[in-house]
Order: sequence, then C-alpha cells, then structure tokens
Amino acid sequence: MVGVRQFDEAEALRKALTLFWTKGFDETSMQELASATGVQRGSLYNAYGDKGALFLKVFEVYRRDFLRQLRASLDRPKLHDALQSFFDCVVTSMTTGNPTRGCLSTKTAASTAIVDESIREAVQGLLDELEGLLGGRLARAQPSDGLRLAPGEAARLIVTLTRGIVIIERVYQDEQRLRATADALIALLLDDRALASGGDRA
Amino acid sequence: MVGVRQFDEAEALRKALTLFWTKGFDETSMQELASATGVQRGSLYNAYGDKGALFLKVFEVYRRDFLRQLRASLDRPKLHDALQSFFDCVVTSMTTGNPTRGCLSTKTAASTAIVDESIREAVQGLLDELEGLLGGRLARAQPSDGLRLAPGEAARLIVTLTRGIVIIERVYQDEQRLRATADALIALLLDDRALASGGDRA
DNA sequence: ACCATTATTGACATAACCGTCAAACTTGAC
DNA sequence: GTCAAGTTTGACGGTTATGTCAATAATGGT
Repeated sequence: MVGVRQFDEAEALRKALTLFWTKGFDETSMQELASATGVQRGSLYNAYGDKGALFLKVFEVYRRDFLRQLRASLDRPKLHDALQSFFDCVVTSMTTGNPTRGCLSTKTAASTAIVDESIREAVQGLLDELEGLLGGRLARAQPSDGLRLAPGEAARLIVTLTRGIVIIERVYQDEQRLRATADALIALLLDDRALASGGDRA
Repeated sequence: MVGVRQFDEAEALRKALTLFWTKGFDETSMQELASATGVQRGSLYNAYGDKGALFLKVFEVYRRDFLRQLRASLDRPKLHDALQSFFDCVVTSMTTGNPTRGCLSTKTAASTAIVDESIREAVQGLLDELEGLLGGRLARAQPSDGLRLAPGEAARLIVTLTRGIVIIERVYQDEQRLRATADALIALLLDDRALASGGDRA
C-alpha cells in the first residue's frame, strides 16, 4: 500500500451519518459533510466518487446499527414484551437529539433521493431486513401470545406503522403519542385473554 | 381596485400544487414554479412574499380537496365499507401520476421544511382534521360493526398507518401491498363475527 | 381623459452548490 | 534514500438558487 488514506474512515462515516440523519440527503451539502468530518471536499470526492456513493456507504453503517439494536430488542420470551421493546427502540432512536433527528430511511424515502435506484434499493433492503426480523420473531409466537394475524402479514403491518410513527413524530413532536399508538397496535394484534392465560406464574 | 392581478390565481395555485406535490417543497425552485404557472418569478414574489408563503397558499388548496374526498369516502353505512373506501381513496391519491406523486403532507413532514413553524402547523392542521373526520365516523359505529378500539384511539392509529403506507409506496411502488396492509389493519380493527351478524339482509 | 395604485418585468446582487483538476504531499515498498 | 502510487489541497468553472428593485405597464375610480 503506497498512497494511504489520511483520515479515519469509520469516524468520518459516523460524523457524516449524524449530518445526513439530521438534515436528510438532499439538504446536506458536500461542504457541510467536509466541515463535519474534517475531510476536505476534494478528498471525499476522491474517496467516494460523489454524494450518492458516500451516502450509500454511510447508510450501510446506519443499517447495521439500526438492525442490530432492533434484533436485540425482539429477543424476549413473551411476544407482547418483544413488540413493546421493539417499538420502544424505534421511538427512542427517532426522538434522540435536539431537535430530534427522526428516521434516516424515512426521510430518504420521502425525498426525491428515492428516485435514484441504488438509494431506493438500499432503503428497501433495510425495510426488507426489518420485516424479516419481525417475521422471524412473530413466527415463533406461542399460542399463549394470542397473535391474531399471520406472521408475515403482521410483520408488514408493524413495519408500515413504524414508518407512520416517524412522520407523526415530525409533525407533533409528542413522544407519548407515538408510544400510545404503538400500544394500540400491539393491543389489536395480540389477544389479551390468551396473553393472560400464558402469564409468568404458570 | 386599481392594480389588478393579471393571472388566474386559482389556476396558478393548482399548477403550483402539482409541482410541489411531485417534487416536494425543498426541491421545487421558484423558477420552476414560474415556468409551470406561467407567472414570472417577480410576480410570484410580489403576490406571495416568498416560497414559504406561496407554499402555504398552495397547501390550503391541497388540504381542502384532500379532506373533501376523504370525507365523502367515509360516508357509508357499514364501517367496514367506510374504512375500505377511505384507504382506497388514500392509496389512489398517492399512486396517481407517473411517476406516482405520493403524498404532499408526508413529503413535507419528512423534509427540513417542517422546522418552519407555520408549515409545521399547516401539516398538523391537516392531520388533525383527518383524525377528526375518522373519529367522527368511528364514533357512529354500530355494535354490529365490531369496532375493537375506542374511536379516538382507532382514528389516530389509522391516520398513523396512512402515513406509513405513503412511505412504503415510495420504497416498494406496489399498490397491491398497500391495499393488503390497509386490509390487515381493518381486519384487526373490526371483529368479523360482529360484522357477519350485522349483514345487509337483516 | 386622467391619475393613483398596483402588478409585471427583466436585470441585478449574492450566495450556494457540484464536480474537476493540476500541483503538492505522504507513505510503504524496495 | 528513492520511487511509484494514491491522497490531499485549494482553486476554478459552471450552474442554480433566493430575494430585491427600478422601470414599465395595466387598470378602475373619478
């Protein structure tokens, strides 16, 4: 290796992620990315080609972290707890920061950046994995969990609702409301009587 | 009246709406608005002040139309039919156009335009009215409709899901999937047995 | 017919953006 | 220590954006 990268790529990508997450793809300029990362614009172009390619690198970091957290959140014996913990994780992630940062994939999906096929595929990939994560957990539901929908259908419904929750957060900035909406879906999704009969004392 | 507006304001606002709807607030320039409406940039500034104020005017047109359609869609005797017709209306609206135009309020909510307080209030106003519309219809539910949630809670859940559906549309561009997700929520929300016992032959 | 008032027009000022590039620099390999 | 290869740098060019303004045009009231 002769010409070696001068900046810490992992750190730079993290800082770029913070910026993209806060402002969205379109509204983030290369100049801002350069300032935030401490890497000059020219170097960024040299290293990644263009803003879209840099974004895909950053999005990969985001995707990995996001899914890792949610995977862990679902790892609870009772489905009710797993779903509550899942939504808690989602809500906490989007309400972090001041002003709250929201959700990067949702901001991206709603912006014109989504017409770029490679970006669309990246976002879709994340949502597909998210759906798979949920589907896997839901498929392991016990009769006592009282799941009232096929796992696949339920997974898609949950993924879709999380996207909606993100938008509601942007407009109302009321974390309590988000959690209440999540609870409402969980209540509909799981039969309470079945849940009670599968209590922790049995 | 001495100096009178030369252009047809209603028509100009409609054309501006099409543009904002397609591209979103941030990505739409005053030059594009001028070209689309046939009104010169300077005139737009003179008439509305700045892009934000013009957007609010346009958003008002959007809001009126959107809510009028949805109000009509909910006017059906059986709640199940009303909700299906409601979601059909929402999905049809966002999948219109080529490429599909999506949802203006959601695009706006997800963009940085939402930090502008007057724009945030406009979007919130629309969602509040939407929630009120649904809440009103749900409050008139019959026992035979089998509504499994308090009307207010159900209304918020539905509003939130519609926002999520918009995002899913952007990513997957699969109208069928949107309708299936809507049907899944309706199925959860309404008790089928109650529905059957309240059939149209009684 | 005139005039006051407003709308329209096109140019101007300013700033931001993206992407490129030649020159200078840095570094590991030999 | 020298060299080849890749990186960094700062400047350049071209494009696009917002908002302003003085000059011009249009109109309803009188």
